[in-house]
Amino acid sequence: MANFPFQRLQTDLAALIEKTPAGQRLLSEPKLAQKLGVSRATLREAMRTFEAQGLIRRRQGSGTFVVGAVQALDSGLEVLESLETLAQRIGLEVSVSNLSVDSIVADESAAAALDIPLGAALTRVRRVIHAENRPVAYLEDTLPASALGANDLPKDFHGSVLDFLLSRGDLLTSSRTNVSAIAASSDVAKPLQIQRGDVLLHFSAQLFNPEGKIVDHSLSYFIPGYFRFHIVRRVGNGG
Amino acid sequence: MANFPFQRLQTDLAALIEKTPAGQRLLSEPKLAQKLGVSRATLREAMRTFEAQGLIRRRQGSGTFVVGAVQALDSGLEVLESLETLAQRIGLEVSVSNLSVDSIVADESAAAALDIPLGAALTRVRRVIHAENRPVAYLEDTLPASALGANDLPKDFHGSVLDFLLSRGDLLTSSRTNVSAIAASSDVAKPLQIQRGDVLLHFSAQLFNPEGKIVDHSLSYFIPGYFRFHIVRRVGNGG
DNA sequence: AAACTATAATTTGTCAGACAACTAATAAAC
DNA sequence: GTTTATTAGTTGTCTGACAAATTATAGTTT
Repeated sequence: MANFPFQRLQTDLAALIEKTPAGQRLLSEPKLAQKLGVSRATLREAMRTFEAQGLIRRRQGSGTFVVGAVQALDSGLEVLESLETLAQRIGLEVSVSNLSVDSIVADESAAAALDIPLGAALTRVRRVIHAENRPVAYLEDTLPASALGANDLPKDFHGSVLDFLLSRGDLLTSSRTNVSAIAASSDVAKPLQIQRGDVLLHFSAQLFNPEGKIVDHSLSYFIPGYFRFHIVRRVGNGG
Repeated sequence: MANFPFQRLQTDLAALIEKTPAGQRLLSEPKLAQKLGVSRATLREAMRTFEAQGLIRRRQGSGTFVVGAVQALDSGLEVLESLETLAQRIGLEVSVSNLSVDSIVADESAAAALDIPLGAALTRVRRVIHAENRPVAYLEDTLPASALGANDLPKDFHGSVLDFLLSRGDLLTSSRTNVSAIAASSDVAKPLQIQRGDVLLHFSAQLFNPEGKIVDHSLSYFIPGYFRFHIVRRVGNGG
């Protein structure tokens, strides 16, 4: 639980930055450290990560300021949040269809993606996300059966495996997401009610727990236009 | 400029991580701090940023390890770097063709993208990037003429406006990049030698200077497969 | 000899305190 | 009223220390 000061601190600090108006100054580091219950050194480590993401800006002698990018937190790629949450923030009502939960065994690609042995028991969750009664995304999650059994999902499953894992208390730290564009295969085109070959934005992500184990491999296919993903990139110091 | 230990440290550490084979352990923090001439606290702040980018992995009691697999043209989206720099880092040769530099005036969309008045003087740079003698990306930069004149680019321009601005000493802080997927228009398909309607990964980015002014609006079109863009996403706390 | 166990050494995680460098507001001097 | 010192506040960095976790080592037992 709270045995990882840095992790708790990172979520606390993210919440604080999120609710702070752009341009406003944060508390000074000593005060903030005391308020959040960590040392100033630990606080500064966390601040560096947010500074690298462009969410805050620090000026020696002056203070730490929230940079005008509340939008970056809302729909930015820096934070992994469920599609439901994102869609709601944009003002779209979402629903789920074509939900299927299967027990399968790991083939070569699944074993590689999840870093587990061939033939291991897996759970695969597939569904289509609708916004305004139109299909907008096709999602496929593959997890070790030890992480999610085929019967674990509740009857009122809303469509977000991530939200379910979090609500269950699973500790999840980060995800590595590959961004690409592909043409829709017939498998994806059919549930999305589009033509085979139509353009899709494609995410392939691995979700990690604190031990570094991969607990979920997800494939996401987005019909362009409904979601806008953006990211604040730091200019590299030309190594 | 070398009066900022953290900045120098970040480049030094990046170089060290880069030249360290995947999976290998780094020196312990006390030794590394001494070797790089900073305190352990400062070193740890820098390490956090690289850990957040997924370049290293730290295990208490064990050590800090370089996480591997920089295959193909694999680039973390957290840092903005030119394709040239990226390719050079991986040891790939890139070339430029179809280079055109035009002086234009701001139409409505350009004015909005650059946050400048209608009719302002602009410079537009367009070119095709080749890797291994194949076209892999189409790039279009639009800048205020005050930031880049049509005749400012050197004759041996390699294709990266970003690199040129940096080499000229311009101060640039961050970029806001929108990620999408589109079908190739005929304008883009022709120089890329693909069919109209083929799938492209599309970035639309605004480049900011320290004052928050937009100095460049760039459109990038990537043929899928040649580049792999990834991002490490922090798990949100659900708000 | 092999396997298990307790101990020690190493490494990262966190904390506390201190001082320097820088900024901005305030008081003093002209 | 303007300029100059002064002062308080903030971030940047350093030193040292201890806790927690891992790994290596020596010892013991089987």
